[in-house]
Amino acid sequence: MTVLQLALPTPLRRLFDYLPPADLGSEQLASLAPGQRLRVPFGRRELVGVLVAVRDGSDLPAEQLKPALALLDSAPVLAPDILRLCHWAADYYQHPVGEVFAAALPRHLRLGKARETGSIKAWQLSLRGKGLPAGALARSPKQAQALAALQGAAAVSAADLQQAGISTAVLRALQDKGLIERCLMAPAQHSASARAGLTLNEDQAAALGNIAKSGHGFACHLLEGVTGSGKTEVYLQLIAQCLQRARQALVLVPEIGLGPQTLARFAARFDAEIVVLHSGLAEGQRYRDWEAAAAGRAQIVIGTRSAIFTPLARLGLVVVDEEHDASYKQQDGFRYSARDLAVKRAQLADCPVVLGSATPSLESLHNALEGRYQHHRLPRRAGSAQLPALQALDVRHLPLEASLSEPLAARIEATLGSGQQVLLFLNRRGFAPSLQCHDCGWVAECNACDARLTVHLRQRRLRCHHCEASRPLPRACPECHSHQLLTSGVGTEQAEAHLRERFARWPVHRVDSDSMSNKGAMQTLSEEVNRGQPCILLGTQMLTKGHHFPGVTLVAVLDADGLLFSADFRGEERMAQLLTQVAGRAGRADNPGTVILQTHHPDHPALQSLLQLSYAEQARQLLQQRRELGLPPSGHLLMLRTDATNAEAGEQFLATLRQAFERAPVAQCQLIGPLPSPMPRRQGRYRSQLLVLAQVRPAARAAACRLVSLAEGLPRNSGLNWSIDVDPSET
DNA sequence: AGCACGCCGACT
DNA sequence: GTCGGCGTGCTC
Repeated sequence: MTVLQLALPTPLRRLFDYLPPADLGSEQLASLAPGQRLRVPFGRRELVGVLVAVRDGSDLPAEQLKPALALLDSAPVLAPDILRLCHWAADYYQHPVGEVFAAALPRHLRLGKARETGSIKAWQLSLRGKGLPAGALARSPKQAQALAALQGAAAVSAADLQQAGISTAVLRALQDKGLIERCLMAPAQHSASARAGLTLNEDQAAALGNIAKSGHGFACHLLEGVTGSGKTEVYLQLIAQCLQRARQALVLVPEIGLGPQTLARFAARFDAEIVVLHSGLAEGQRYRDWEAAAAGRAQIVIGTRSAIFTPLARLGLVVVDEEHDASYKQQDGFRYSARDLAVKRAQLADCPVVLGSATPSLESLHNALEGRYQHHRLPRRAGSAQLPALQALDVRHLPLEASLSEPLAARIEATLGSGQQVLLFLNRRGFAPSLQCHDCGWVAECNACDARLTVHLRQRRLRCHHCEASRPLPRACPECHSHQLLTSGVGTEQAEAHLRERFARWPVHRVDSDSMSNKGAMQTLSEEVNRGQPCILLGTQMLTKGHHFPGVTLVAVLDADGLLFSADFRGEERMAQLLTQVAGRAGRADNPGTVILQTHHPDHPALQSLLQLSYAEQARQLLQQRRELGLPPSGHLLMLRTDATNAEAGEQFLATLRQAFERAPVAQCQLIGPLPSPMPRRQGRYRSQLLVLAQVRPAARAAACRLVSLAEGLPRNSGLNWSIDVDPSET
């Protein structure tokens, strides 16, 4: 008895057995292969599943098996390497395999729609036509000629047939006899070529040479290049080599990292089909691009996190740009790291992978130092420009206006006056992060989160930055009716207003998710700024990604203290990365610029390291600390999270889980918690967490498996959800 | 996760 | 008398 084992998009961590669809021919049955989709009945609904295996029988009695409703594909939609990547990810992240497959498929295919591998109108032989002997239809030479043409290929485009002098009338006659049928065929594949690259400097040439030298098989490379050192040129030349071998390249970029100018640079360099996959794309376009990649037609695929699952028929190179970027880690549902999956993907495809960053994650640096990754450095900026110098500006006792001290204001004025540009970093959007009553002390808080509401003055609203909550700005205190409502703290909106007043002669551009909500706004602004007129750029993290502003010679971090005190053990690593990236936005060969950090804690050790050490040196110091504490990347973390409508349910669940775990503990594992999450209540739900720190990878894996199976067996109080996060990025 | 069944409160 | 609240149980 043939049984089909399917992965279904449900949170249930198991596979489901079905009988083949009743109408399936024996030929189709024999050609079933993992990766094909089937529509199946599931309880009272229908689902689209992915075939995982064809087996001889089932563990279940035959009468409990239902037949599948329909086979949706004649060939697998997911190639063997993607299937293996999905299985590996499901196991590593302990996530239900059916949901992993669902994440790997474009929506179109997830919903069970038919594949559209082609878009060009064509003709092919029908099943009856294929059974026809050679030399048939001798009495109608035109039809015989058409038939012969179609016998020579899987399909021939209508245009080509017309060119060969075969009229539509002839084709229609053959169609009426049931010998041929209309179909769609894939566009022809064009060969790719690259224009000559830039001349490489010594470091770039060495990195390129060493990466190339290690061959076309699997190898992992960390390309550590300071901002402006020309990492992109190295990627481009590696991609050129990859295309030359007629292979495809997959390039991952952070969520908002791909400036249109990066894309323009790719397009200008390569005469090739380049496809860009990101969340902003219309579904139809996204699906067509996916097919072009799968067919091997798209030579270069550029995409964000989820693009790591794009099938590529001839994958020859994987690049992960800005590999330290947090957006590679999915933060809900299937919590995978696209950077880590990129390494696995390259291993499965037996091709090289290049992780590039000016500020590599400690994880990648650790792997490089341990010899698992090859390490290549680009320590110099192109044109041998210096990196900007960092200075702390002690603002204690100095009057601050909208976070701006007078000495900084003077520097800004001087910089603008000499025709140069200024970049100010303030990692807080809105007018002010809090609103308080001066008479009774009332503070505006979110009803659904443990968070203060941010004042947005222009919209005249209070908004929560952790949920959708928003309400009108009150005119009086709701507690004591006083009109003495004061804001505290400074956000970009307020800083912008002050800067416009103070530096009225120069334009001020605010860059945050409020001001840059329409697409293309950032691109327009970037072009405007890079015309070079003196101006002030003021923005949040958004300003630290992708765009480079050579006209900027003064960078200031208005509130460095805000970065200094973080509860997360990765806080210092993040701060170093962020500030190094901010600093890297500025300067050019003839003027590297200055970076000023306004602080109330000029002697803070983290700030001191930042001022005295390069990122590379600081990272090595941080690695040493992590090693001593047994924290990642030396140790391995797992996190079990709960969220519940009830305040105690989560911690109770995790405490029971911990007890069960400790009845037969996994060696070399330390449990921490259960504890409330850093922000216990968010969007009306109470969240708590149980942390596991394992000294070695196998212990982490064993603990993850056991915790998941224990958690699945535990009774779940109503309104409680739990999930596991392997290698959490935030604790 | 869905989507049923299953028993207890305020309404046409 | 019913519509509907969410408890809990199952999905090959």
